[in-house]
Amino acid sequence: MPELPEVETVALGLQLAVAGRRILRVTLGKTDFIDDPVAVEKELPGRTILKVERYGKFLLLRLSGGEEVIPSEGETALLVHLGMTGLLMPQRVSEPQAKHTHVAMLLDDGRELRYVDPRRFGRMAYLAGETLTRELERFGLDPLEMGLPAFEQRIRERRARIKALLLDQSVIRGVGNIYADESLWKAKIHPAQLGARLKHRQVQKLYAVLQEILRKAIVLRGSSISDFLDVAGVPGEYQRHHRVYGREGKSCSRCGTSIRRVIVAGRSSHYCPKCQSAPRGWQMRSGKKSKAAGKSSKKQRK
DNA sequence: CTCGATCCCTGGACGC
DNA sequence: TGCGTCCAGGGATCGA
Repeated sequence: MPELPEVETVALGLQLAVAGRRILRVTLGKTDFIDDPVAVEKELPGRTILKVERYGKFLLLRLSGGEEVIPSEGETALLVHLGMTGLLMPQRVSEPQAKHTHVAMLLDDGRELRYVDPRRFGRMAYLAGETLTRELERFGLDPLEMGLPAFEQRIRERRARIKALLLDQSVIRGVGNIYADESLWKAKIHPAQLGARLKHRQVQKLYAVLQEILRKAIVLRGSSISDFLDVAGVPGEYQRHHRVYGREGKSCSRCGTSIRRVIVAGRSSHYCPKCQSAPRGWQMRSGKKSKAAGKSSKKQRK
């Protein structure tokens, strides 16, 4: 699942592989994940990919002006979110297209930049000028660029659970389920703790381990659980270092206690019940939920 | 404001 | 082997 480290890996790879290349033609498959498919098809050809950046969990392909120079269009970019199963990779045109290839951008060196996404949980949009600026303003700060004071302020100014805050892209941009769980385990904070209730020391610790974990994951080119591959088709290696994510029932590497998985803020959350003590009232709530409520609600769904 | 529920989508796991 | 069913999960959206 592409989160900050995975997207950073792809952005770096694309920067090396396709920056400076001109897009000659765009071929679309299924388009329900594209904001405005016609704009993507018509606006991209003729533009050069100037730079590839990561913006939260988005890839930002900065583009040059088109053939007809429109002074008012301002900065232009292709925004790509990989969703759960999105892959973006340059391949030779002669290479057969993978199943679920929905966008193929023919480049001026004979390769194609292909977007493959079986589940189409991703998003793609061609944006220019004010529209682009407004889109980027919706997101919070980058966890690797923000300082501790900004982090602490954002964690405290809302009353949500820390897990929800870490996942909320308007609070911090780029953190997803894997790195939220891993960071909370390392900082010994229960995912259901209210952000505003954390002690200064805990926030400080969380800030430090979040950066540490994200940086290490970037070095290892991200986590590949089932689908993620970099631009060369190589999986990441950080999944080997996961301490809680996907380790339900296995033992905590710090204390040996069995790792648990519960739903917090609507997301499955992995944690060590001994190292990460639950806030008051949480035990009862989660107990009730996982039994009666969980079953009946599932049955009603058709 | 925060929460849960629902939907989007497909492949893989599982039960029979 | 081949069905059917459940589930994963980021994000948008809606109602409580």
